Amino acid sequence: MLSIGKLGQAAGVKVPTIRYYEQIGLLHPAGRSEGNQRLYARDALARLLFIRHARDLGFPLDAIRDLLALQDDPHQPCAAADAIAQAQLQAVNRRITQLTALRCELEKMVAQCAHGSVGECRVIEVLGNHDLCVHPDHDDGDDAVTDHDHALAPRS
Amino acid sequence: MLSIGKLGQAAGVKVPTIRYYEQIGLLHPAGRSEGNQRLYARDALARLLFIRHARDLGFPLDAIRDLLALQDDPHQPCAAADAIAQAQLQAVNRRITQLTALRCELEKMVAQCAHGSVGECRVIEVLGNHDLCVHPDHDDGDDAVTDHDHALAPRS
DNA sequence: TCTAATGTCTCTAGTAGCTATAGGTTCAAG
DNA sequence: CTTGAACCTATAGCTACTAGAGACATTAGA
Repeated sequence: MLSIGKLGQAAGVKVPTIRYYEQIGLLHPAGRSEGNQRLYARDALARLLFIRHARDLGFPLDAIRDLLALQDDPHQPCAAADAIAQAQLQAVNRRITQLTALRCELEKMVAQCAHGSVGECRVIEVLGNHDLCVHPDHDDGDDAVTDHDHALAPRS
Repeated sequence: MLSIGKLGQAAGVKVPTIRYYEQIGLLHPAGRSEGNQRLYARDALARLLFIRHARDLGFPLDAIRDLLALQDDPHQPCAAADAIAQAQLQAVNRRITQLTALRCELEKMVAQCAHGSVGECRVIEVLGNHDLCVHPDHDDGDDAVTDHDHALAPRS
């Protein structure tokens, strides 16, 4: 039996995150010690490692929830799991495509900066005038699938 | 003078987003009509387009705040703007590197799926057993710079 | 055995960048 | 003059956690 701290160490997951996973139903509620502290068996570690690995691969928690349900019932056909993984792969591919375009524009911007004053700065200028940048045709289509990225994401 | 709706249309930004930008101080508070509705002049449109373009390039709002301050004072040296753009470029590059690694792993996973039952599914198996995947050495170093991505992000 | 340090408990609020909703007011067209 | 759209404020929600407060449990050392 592991304490929550040991479990977290073993899986490389922070303690509050484990409690969070329990709260949203990804982990089964743990048994408790006499003093009301959580105690975990080996299968909880396996489940947590599964979640952690899936998170490392970028799967959203909802997808992980589905994958765990599949894992719990090994007689179901594999197609659902395959579909989830493929969707994730496509999301990653879309994201890479987007980011590559961004990189291209950013590189141009930075390269043209003459390091003078802001008044003649190419960076500021390009940002202010959309026409100055070589932007591929900008479709506002809504093919959003798994795009809750923020910091590096153009709005869908 | 533009209403908030017209401004949004002109800039390709939703109305609540404009109010949000005002709230967090990215846009100056707009003048009001007799009936207390916001009215915008041309310079507000320019500012909003600037923000929108920077967002499209993935700049976080804090960085945009700094860029706007620089734009407001054209006599400052350009170095600060250049630094912000370069930081963004590096963040994008890091992200692409990460995602490319993820893509590789996901592709392998999907390719190995034999479309049988979950019990023998390679996808589920690989997720459950970290050793089965060809993961490059996993350093827990903290080089987080702009990583508030969620859906597709491995935790830093 | 006592004590101090660490670990754990619950609960709440905060992060980014919006989006959605509710309940009310104003504006412009017919 | 009426209707419907656009607008107002304020609040809550989204992802996936993280941080903090204040109280209780456990454990290692003296």
